[in-house]
Amino acid sequence: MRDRSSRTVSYSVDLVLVTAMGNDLAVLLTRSTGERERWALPWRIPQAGETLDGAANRGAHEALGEPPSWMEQIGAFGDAKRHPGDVDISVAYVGLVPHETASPRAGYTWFPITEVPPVSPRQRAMVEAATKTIQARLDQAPIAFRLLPATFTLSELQQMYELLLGKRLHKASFRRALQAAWLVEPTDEWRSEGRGRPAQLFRYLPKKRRRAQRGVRFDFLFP
Amino acid sequence: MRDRSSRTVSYSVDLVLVTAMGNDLAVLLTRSTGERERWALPWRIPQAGETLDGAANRGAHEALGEPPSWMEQIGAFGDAKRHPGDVDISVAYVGLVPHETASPRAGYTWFPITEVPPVSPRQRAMVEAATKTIQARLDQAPIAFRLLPATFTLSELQQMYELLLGKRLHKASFRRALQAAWLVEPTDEWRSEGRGRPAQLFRYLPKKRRRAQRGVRFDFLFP
DNA sequence: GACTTTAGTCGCTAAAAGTGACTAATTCGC
DNA sequence: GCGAATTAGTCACTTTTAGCGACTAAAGTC
Repeated sequence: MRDRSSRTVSYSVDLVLVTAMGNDLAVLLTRSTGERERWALPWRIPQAGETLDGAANRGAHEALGEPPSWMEQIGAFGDAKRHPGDVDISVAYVGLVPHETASPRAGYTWFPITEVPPVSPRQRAMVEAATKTIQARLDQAPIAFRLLPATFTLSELQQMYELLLGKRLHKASFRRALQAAWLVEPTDEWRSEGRGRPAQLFRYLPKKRRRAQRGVRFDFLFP
Repeated sequence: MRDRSSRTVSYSVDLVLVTAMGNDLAVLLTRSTGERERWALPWRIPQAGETLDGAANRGAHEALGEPPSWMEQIGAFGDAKRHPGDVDISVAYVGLVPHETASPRAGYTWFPITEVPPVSPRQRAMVEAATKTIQARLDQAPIAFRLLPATFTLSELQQMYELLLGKRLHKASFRRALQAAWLVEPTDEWRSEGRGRPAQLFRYLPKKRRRAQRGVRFDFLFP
């Protein structure tokens, strides 16, 4: 086996845990043990025999008391940027949690993603990469649902997409696309939210369907 | 500084260098120094002070004699799967090269991606992740052009997209979309390829344009 | 009970994508 | 030399999809 007992460990697993708080995304931070930095992303040193995914899940569970509803590796970060653990490289994960059910353990706090306090440059880069990953995954996986509770109104779902996309959507178009995708199922519950007509609650329940066969899309922006 | 002199190093940078060879993608492999595995992806141990991207670029340059036309980190791989360098984790990169200009150094060979000989399980996973990354980047970045020489016919471009997407495209639709995207510019050269009408050569030259503002797309396949 | 607010739907229009047929320019066989 | 075959490039029509405003529905407010 390897020498893991020395003070200098080679790599860490860092977590960008994200939730939707009000009209903003929020990131979970914890007090840093180092001196220079006050706040830091949660991070762990993988134990002997532990996989990267395993260490990420363990860290997330320890920070939140529950596993994230979705998690994915972002990549490895190194490049001489400092890390609170003084490790060579750090493997970052992004995880999503619905805000309603997420009650962080003591010492962990949600920060609006636009107001993240100074963290180490390496972790700063991870937060930026995480938002990019979330945006990129939006039309590849049903991650918007992972930020919502088990049942939700269609307006809440649309607001979540608007938050993630950073732009307004037209109600009728949004619902037409949603209908065509067979992703949600109505429940028999309704929610009355102050004034206005009560909204029906839906749950995420994808049904089998073919992938829409679309042609090539050249709608990327070249750098 | 760290102790890097011991035989056991902590991490490597591995390269999935891809080109288009005929009607298939091909991956660059080299003879493995280990005993069990015969072939391996090119990999490097980052030198002191070298960034991950830097090590990847160095490795690619050493293997190909030129830098890839596009490269991106795929992620970190560990998880107890064996690696020829016996490192804890490996950071994988995918890189693209046009086949015409790519002449690998001695000891490196292109293998059709469907006929990759047995490599270490960890590197096997990297090759699979690389193909997924290429597919995913297709409509986010102009990577198809990175597999073609500087000038090309529109039929060649379409064939490249068909290869990457794994399906046939309709000629008129493809060209209509391409026209709308302002991505290519005609040269005044034509190429006569045996029989048939000669084709005009184009070059990749994106012009400024707005991103097509499309709505939400729910056309992912849920797992 | 009129007004406001939010939910949900309808139908028209505009834009985009699928498709087959057409013209153009070359090589090949004879 | 000339017609068939082959590949390039374009056109026009149809179908699908998205944008958008206006409409009805059901609640609270005053």
